[in-house]
Amino acid sequence: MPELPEVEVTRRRIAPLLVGRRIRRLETTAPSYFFLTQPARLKRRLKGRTMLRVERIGKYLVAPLDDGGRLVIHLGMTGQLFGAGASSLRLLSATARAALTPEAQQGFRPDAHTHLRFHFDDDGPAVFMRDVRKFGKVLWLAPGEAHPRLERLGVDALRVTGEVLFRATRKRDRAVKNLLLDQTIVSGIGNIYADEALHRAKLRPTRRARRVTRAECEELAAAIRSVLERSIETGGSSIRDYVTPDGSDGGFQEERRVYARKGEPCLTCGTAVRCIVVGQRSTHYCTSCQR
DNA sequence: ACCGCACCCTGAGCGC
DNA sequence: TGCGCTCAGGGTGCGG
Repeated sequence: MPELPEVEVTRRRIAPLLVGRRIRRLETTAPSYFFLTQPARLKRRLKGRTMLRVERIGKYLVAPLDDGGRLVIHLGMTGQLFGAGASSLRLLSATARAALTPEAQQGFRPDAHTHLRFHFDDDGPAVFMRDVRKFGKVLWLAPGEAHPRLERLGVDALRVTGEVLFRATRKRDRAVKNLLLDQTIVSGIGNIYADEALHRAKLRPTRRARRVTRAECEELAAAIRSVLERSIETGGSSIRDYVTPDGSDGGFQEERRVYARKGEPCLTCGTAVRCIVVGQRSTHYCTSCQR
């Protein structure tokens, strides 16, 4: 679901609701693989703590705590982080909403998929984390504790350079799109922005990495940075489940050029956008513009 | 090093 | 209406 822009927009909008507020109590759902730190331990570690800031590392949100520990959250495919004031209109599925009375649709009522519920000493709005598919993750790190998932991440996609891509692509036989999705090389790019960046850089997703020239690496890096920055400006892509922390939609889906536009005309040349499978992911590109 | 696959889940959309 | 199927912004771990 969320890639770098969606995680970054979430970070910016949820930070004011989290930072500096002492956590009185954390409620969770039952233990599941969603919890890399078990619920009971998580509750103990967070009770009475205050988040100092909310940072983003790749697609992870990391909040340093006032005791030196860190709370780490990954949104997975369907993760949503939002304040209690958010409208349930977009947070819940259409079927779930249909079961609600009009009054109940106004504010969000935690449901079975609401895995984290932060309550604060100030009695202000609670903060919820909801994840229907539970592909997201939450964990607590002790002061100074490292975590392999974070340690392995490559350069942040907002700061990727042609040089980084050039070095990573040499002698690699894999499709350039697969390389972009590899978080250990560049972190933050997912299926939407890989396709969008490759279209803007006029590169075919299946091109072997080592066949990408130096100049093309520069163009690709620039395309990655600009498409991500533009998406952040517009609030991210709300194509399926993503909503911002206030429950509203992002706007970047209106600016997509290829992703989920199979059969529709390329906005550059009019050729029908083609959809193939690369690395087990649906992949959209223009057979004419992208070589 | 890299590919394909199974797996972790739930829900929407579609054809029949 | 309902069933069965496919698909989905994520990532890990395995065998080959």
